[in-house]
Amino acid sequence: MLKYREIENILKKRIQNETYPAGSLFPKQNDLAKEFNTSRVTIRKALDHLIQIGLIYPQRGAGTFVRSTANELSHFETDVDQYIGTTKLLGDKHLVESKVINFEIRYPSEKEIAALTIETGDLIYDIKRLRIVDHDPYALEYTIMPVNIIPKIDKTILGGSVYAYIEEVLRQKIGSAYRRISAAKPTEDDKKYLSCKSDDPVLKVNQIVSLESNIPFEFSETHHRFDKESISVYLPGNRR
Amino acid sequence: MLKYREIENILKKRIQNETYPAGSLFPKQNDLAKEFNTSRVTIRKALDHLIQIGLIYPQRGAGTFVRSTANELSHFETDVDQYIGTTKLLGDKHLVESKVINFEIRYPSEKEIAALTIETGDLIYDIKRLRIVDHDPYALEYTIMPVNIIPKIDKTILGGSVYAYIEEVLRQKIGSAYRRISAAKPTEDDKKYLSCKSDDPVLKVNQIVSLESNIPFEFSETHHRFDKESISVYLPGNRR
DNA sequence: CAGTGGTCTAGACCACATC
DNA sequence: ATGTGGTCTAGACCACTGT
Repeated sequence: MLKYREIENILKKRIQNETYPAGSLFPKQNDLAKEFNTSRVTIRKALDHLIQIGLIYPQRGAGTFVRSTANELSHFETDVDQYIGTTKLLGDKHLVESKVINFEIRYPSEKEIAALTIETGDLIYDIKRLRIVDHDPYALEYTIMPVNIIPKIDKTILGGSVYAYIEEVLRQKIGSAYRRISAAKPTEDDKKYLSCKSDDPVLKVNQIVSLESNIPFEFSETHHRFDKESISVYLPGNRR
Repeated sequence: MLKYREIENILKKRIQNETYPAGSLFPKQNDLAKEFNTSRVTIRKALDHLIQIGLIYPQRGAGTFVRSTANELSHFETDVDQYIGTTKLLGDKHLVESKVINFEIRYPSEKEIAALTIETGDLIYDIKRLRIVDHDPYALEYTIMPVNIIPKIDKTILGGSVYAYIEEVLRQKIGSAYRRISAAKPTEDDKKYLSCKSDDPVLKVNQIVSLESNIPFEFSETHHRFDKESISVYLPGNRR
């Protein structure tokens, strides 16, 4: 375990524990350096991410403070896989199921070749899944993945978490993601599977997800019921 | 000007210039340190933000590379004020106008007191504006701001850019923002001002924006026509 | 003024990828 | 084996805030 990541996690727990209550003064960087027996540079690196996700904010000259909204924000993790994997995001407190509506292997279109930076002859999976949370339809996913990058996908894996398969079986780490969020009218599929009425909007998320090695592996579109999902984004101003 | 910020800007320009073409090997950290006559730590700090916005990606052992999508991404700046200010975001290439539909000063509700962390007796502006881009309705904004933090707002300012007023006249810098994005059915106002039909969804953005000094100054809800706006988010995986 | 966070240095060692 | 990026150190000085 990296030292700065370890310290970051300990400090995060202390904020959640209210060892450092919301709104209070956070320990000085020099004190933390002493406590963890490290240099101030390492402490600063540990604080970087806590600042970025808005749990604490530094005020030059004055000190560092715990944000008053720290407890509301602390659930909202910034690790990419938590944004991305439905199972991981909801699996603790809810029953997450997947119903595979369609699953085939085919050659990619021009658009798909460009999005996944693959070759014309490379096969892809074409998957349509309904995600079900606590027995209610939650989201409809259309996903394309290259066969040679994510081998041996089958209906059993699709019934659970593809992300868990990638991380635990293939031993690959999820890297970055690029998302585009919009609102749309419901499609026939949305009406059928998400029980949308004709005037119920859907929240549409198009994304390209890459492995840590920067190889794109997922090109997908997800439709969420408008009354079941919203997306939070924190835009930090103080980049350091 | 800060050294690392200066280097960051120079490197960014070189990527846009294609001095470092998309997909190519980016200079080594040690070479950059020599070129800019600084330490590697400072170079790393300059690279941090370029990595975060996805222009380059480091591969340990191999080197750092310019992302193949660098040119598509370079327009999409990550400074918070560019995410937030419609005028700044679109003003270069488009005609941005504002029609003030409602403007009053009143006492805040419980919810507004909590969101802006103000006192019961503090007055707020209550603003409803239609943003018009190239003569077409673009978005409907409901904004609350504390009078004592953003003084002397009037209809002239509201006809233009509030963010420009804050930065140029009040000499305050925009800090962080917290946004929640969702889809919704159109309201009566949406139908009236955005010309939405009954089954046209809207993209709804609720946000709290703070100054650099961490004082919240805007609590707003914006309705976008579903066919005119989508929101992009880049989720970097490699946080360092 | 003292104390805080912000920037910067000039090294060192490690993990990893390529050869 | 070499060279890359990733982590870490033990200092230093500056900018800013509070009193």
